[in-house]
This record gives sequence, structure tokens and C-alpha cells, in this order.
Amino acid sequence: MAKRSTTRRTGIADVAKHAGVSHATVSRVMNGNFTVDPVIAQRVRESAAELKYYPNSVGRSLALGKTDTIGVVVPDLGNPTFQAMLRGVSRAAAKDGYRVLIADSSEVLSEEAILAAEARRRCDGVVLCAPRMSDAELQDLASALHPLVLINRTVPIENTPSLSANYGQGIQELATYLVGLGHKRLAFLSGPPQSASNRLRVDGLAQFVAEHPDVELQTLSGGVSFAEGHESVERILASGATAVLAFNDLVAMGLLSGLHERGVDVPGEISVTGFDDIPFARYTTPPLTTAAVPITELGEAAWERMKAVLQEDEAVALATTFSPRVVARGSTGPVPLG
Amino acid sequence: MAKRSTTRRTGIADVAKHAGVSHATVSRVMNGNFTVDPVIAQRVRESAAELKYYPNSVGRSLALGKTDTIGVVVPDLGNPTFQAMLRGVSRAAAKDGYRVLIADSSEVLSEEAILAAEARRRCDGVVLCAPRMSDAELQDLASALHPLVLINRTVPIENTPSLSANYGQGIQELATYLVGLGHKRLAFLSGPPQSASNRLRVDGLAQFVAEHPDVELQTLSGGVSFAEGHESVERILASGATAVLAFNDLVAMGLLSGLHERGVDVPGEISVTGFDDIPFARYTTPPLTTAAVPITELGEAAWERMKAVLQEDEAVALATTFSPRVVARGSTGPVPLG
DNA sequence: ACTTTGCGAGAAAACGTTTTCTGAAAGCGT
DNA sequence: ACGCTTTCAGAAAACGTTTTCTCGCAAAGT
Repeated sequence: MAKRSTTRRTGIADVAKHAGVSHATVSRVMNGNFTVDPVIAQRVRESAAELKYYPNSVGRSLALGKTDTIGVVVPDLGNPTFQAMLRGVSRAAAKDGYRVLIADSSEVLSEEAILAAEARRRCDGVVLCAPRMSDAELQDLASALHPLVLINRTVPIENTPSLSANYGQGIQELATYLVGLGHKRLAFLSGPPQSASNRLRVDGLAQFVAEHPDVELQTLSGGVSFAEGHESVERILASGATAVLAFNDLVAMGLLSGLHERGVDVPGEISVTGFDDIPFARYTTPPLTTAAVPITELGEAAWERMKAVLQEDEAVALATTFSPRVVARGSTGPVPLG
Repeated sequence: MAKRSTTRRTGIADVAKHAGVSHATVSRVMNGNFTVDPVIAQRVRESAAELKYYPNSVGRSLALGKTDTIGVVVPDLGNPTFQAMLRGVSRAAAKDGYRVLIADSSEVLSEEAILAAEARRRCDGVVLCAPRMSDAELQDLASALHPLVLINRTVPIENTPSLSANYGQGIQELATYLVGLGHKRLAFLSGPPQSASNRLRVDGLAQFVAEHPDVELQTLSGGVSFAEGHESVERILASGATAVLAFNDLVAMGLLSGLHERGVDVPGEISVTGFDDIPFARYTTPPLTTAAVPITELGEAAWERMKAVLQEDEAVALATTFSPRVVARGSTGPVPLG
């Protein structure tokens, strides 16, 4: 049995005894059931207060069959994007009395499914942020995870809503903006190949190029982080591009920093755009032109969908996309003469 | 009773029936108890696999009296410092099979105690990050929270370890560094009054001034965020200080940005330091001189202490302080010629 | 006065595990 | 062959709630 420590926490039985009633009555009072004589109810409340009784939440969960907790699986807790998602989910869920259990896969692909399944076992549902796993694996997992909501990953699975930013549209708008400034030679610093949002950007750019035959686009493998952006400087300069579309703001900022060190003028000699509009983007020098993704709202929307699924709402919207908005700042300018 | 949905999840009873043994035996097998005949154990494992059985974790928690979960309460999930703490705690705990439940008080003082107590009810212990509540309130709460670990807040309470960065020492080292560059007129852009770490900085600076009578220090009320740093530009310039110690990196970055917009040269006309060394600090222009706080390590250490308390180790270190390290970068320079 | 209705509270089952206790069978020495 | 220990598995209690069912009692209706 549960290892009896010297002193047990005060339970419902203690309150019942103290108030001279049964467990059932105490439970009823604690849950605001009105079929209890007000006099007795008051006595129970006083006993509970005196004994500092608070219902054991594990016991409650067992009886009720729910934990009032949802799991959120993120690829990297160190990434501002996922931090913002997490915050959105957490705050929205908190408003409805739900708590969030976090699981950080540290970008280890093989951990993702395990963490998700384990989280589901403890929680009423799971939110998967930008899962890296394959479509097939995700499909398999979906039914086991069932109250499941996806962020930045769309897979047509029954009962699983998904929220995503329209990266394809966003990157096209950025490219359009750059071309409007006169740029003809663009470079795309791509993200991780297994990332669905990278795929959307690649596809969006492919479409853009198809519609603008006069524009030349090079794709260079980049990454997701500052450091990776910083390291890309040489290759960017060698490419001869006059404008760079970075995978995200972090990469753009690393690039900006590297260019600054090399004495390359931004936007005088080269223009740089990011993606996401993380809080820092407006404070870089020069301030970063980027596509704003309402990522915290995505998180909040994820909770709303989750709530709907938990309540077994029939009409829960499945796929919702949020459109990024180009935010023009100082890191982009007219194509240099020459 | 728990509202019976149409299909129940497969439980230990199903496996028992399928394998032709008792609940107890299944439980023993699942928990790696070796007092089971290997032949039977194998049969049970096969049944479990076939039925896709996974132990219900709420049931387990109830029987075992533990949830393998700890709560982490932070003042603001949007703050990089707390994000880093959270990440440290979460990753360290995950290595030991524990999960983290998050509670974000959104800097609402009155929510803190409630969230902490509620988290404790669901978890085996609570980590409080930089609690804003008063010492008295914290003392009161401590026993109810008991497996409790504090980050960036030291209160002498039995059984509750605390991890903190030595902000007093750090800010003195930054001030020493600035004075070494010739600065005599310093300004401190302070943080929230109820923050213990702000108090440590104030005290540290007071000591510094006492030891350096020739140095003039002004304290201006600042804040914790970018925006607040950005808004302080006028007051900083009006102060006539040649070097500014910002409460943290965020404030320093906001200030840097504001100064840039005003065409003020950093560090030519004024030097700026931050605090924390958040990942972005090295990428600002100019790169930010700051005091590096190993904040993720603080989080990891917090878990180690928590683990020790959970295991009822007698010899658990109570108060541990981490020393910040001055990281000199480009935002500081010699005092301008007057 | 006797049955019916209704209200409120207690007994007990249920949620899904773990673990103690008990008992049966098997192994061993004499 | 008998009694002892040992091994292993099942029955049942325990964890702390919620909820259904039941029942007593009082008020109301005939």
C-alpha cells in the first residue's frame, strides 16, 4: 500500500467525522450540491476550514475520470516560437481551470511519440506543437492520443483540429515586397527539412518563382538558430543575392549580426527578412522586416479547440489557418545600384 | 460514478482476464517484480501488448501516493529569464522521469499563493520562481507547500532549499568594470520594487557607492521589459550619466534601441550594461556587456534539490548562490571626453 | 388514520491501481 | 513418507474521492 508516512494528509473522512456526517455529504458540500441542509452544509464548511481540508486531486481525478490537465509537446523549450505557443495555450487553458503539463522533446525525433503518449496517459488531451514525426506516424498515434490538437502541422485526421500559420502565403508576401523594392536575386535560407512549416515556405516560394520568371531564387540550407544564421554569412555573400529570406527571425538576426561584423551595410548592400516577428525583431539594428505570425493567438486558439473536443462539441472547426502579415522595418531597402 | 462512455479504456482487469491471471499478477509483471514465474510473466506481457494496455496513471498515483510531477510557478511565461529557468527545471526533471506542470501568475501578486497551493495539490512538490509575495506570506505558505524549492528568493525556512544568483555581487562587478573604464557618473535603471533580485542589486550598489565615494550614482525607476527600457531614454539622457546599469538585458536592449533612434552613439557617448546574458544579448548592436547568470543551471539545480527533498535526504544543501560573471562586449567603453 | 410524496443523508459501489496477507503447492532433508 | 521451508499467485484491502441507490422521516393528500 501507499507507504504510510507518520502523518496522513487530512482527508474527506476526517472532515466527515469532525462534522458528524458521512463522506458523501462532505463531498456534496464541497462540490456545491444544493441538496444538503444549509445548517449541515455550514457545519461541514466550518469543519473543512478548521481542518484545512482540501480535496485530494488524484482521488477526484480517479472518480471523475478527468484530470483538468492537458499536455503540450514542444520540439524545443528554448525556441521563442514554442515559448510563445506554450504561453498562449497555458494562459487560455488557465482561464478555464485547466493546467498544462509540458514535454520538451529537445528536437529528438524519436522522443516525440513517446512523450506524447506518456503525456496523454496523465492528461485529458494533448497539444502537439510542430511535430517533426512523419505523417504516417502521426496518423497512427492520433487515435491513441485522441483529444488531440495540432499546431503548425495539418494532417487530415478525424476529430483532430489543427491551427497553423500560412507560411506559404507569408513568404510569398515577403518575396513580393522585396521584388517591389527592385530585388531580382533572392536567397532563401531554409529550415529543417522535416519541419512542415519549412515545407510550406519552400512550396510558397516555388509558386512565387513560377509566377515571376524574372526573379532568380537560390535556396541555401540554413537552420533554426542564431548561430546557424551567423554561420551562413559567407555563403550568403558568395551567392550574390541582393536580398535574403531567412527561415525565421532568429536566423535573420544571426545573419544581421554576422553581416554587421563583416561591415556589410544592411539594407544598403543587402536586404534581410525574418519570419515570426518575435518580440526582439523590432529592436534589432536595423529593425527586422518580417512576417508577423500571431503565435500566442495560435496557442490560445489551440486551447479553444481542445476545449470544444473535450466537451464533445459536434461542430468543432478542424483546420484553421492564420495569415501572417508583412511588417516592413529597416532591414530591407531598395536594391543597390550596380 | 465516472460517466461511463460507450467504450472503456482497457484496464488491468482486461489483461488479467485475457492472460488468465489475477490483477495482482499483472501489476507485478508491469512493475518488474521478479517473484513471478517467467512463463506467466511472458504470457502477461503478450496479453498486455495485444490489448495495448498501459497502466492508468491516475490509478497508479492514488495507490502509490505520488504523481511524478512537480509544479513550477513563474511570474511571467513571456520573460526569457523565467523561460530559461523553466527549461532547466523541466529538462532536469525529465531525466529522472518527472514531468512539470506550469503555473503562470502573469505578474499578478494575489494569484501567486493560490496557484502555488493549487499546483501542490496536484504535484509532489513545487518550485517557486522569483516569488513576488511578501516574506511573511511565503513563510506561511511554505509548510503547506512542503516539498518546496525557491529560485531567486531566499527565505530561511526549514527543509526548503533555495537557489539564487548573487545579483548584489554581479552588479558590483559591473559597476567596478565601468569605473575601471573611467566612468564616475552612473545611473541604475531599477526593476520592480517587490522583486527580491532588485533589492539585491540596490543593496549591492549601495555598498559599491559606499566603497567608492568619488562615484555618483542615480537610481531611476525602470521596469523589466523592452518597452520600459525604450521609454527611459529621455530620463537617462537628462540624468547626465555616462554609463547606465540596466535592471536586466531586456531593459538594456530597449534602451539601446531608443538611444540608436535618437542618434546617440553607444559606447561613444554613453555605456550600457544589462544583466542575465540572455541568448540575444550577444547579438545586439553593439553587443551587450552584461553579467551572465547561469539561469538554466539554476533551474537544473532546483530540480536536484527537489529530488533530494522528495527522497527525504537528510543532507540537502539549503541555500546555494551562483555567481554571475561579467561578460564585456561592445556596449561599454571609455568615458567620453567631457 | 393511512397511504403517498418528497426531501435529505448515509451506505456502498465505483474509478484503476499497488501491496499485504494468506494459502496452496512444490522442494528438501531426514 | 513426513514435516519443514520456500516460492508463487490469488483474494482483498487500501489509496481518496464521487455518485447511485436506498431508506428514514416528515409533510401532505384522501
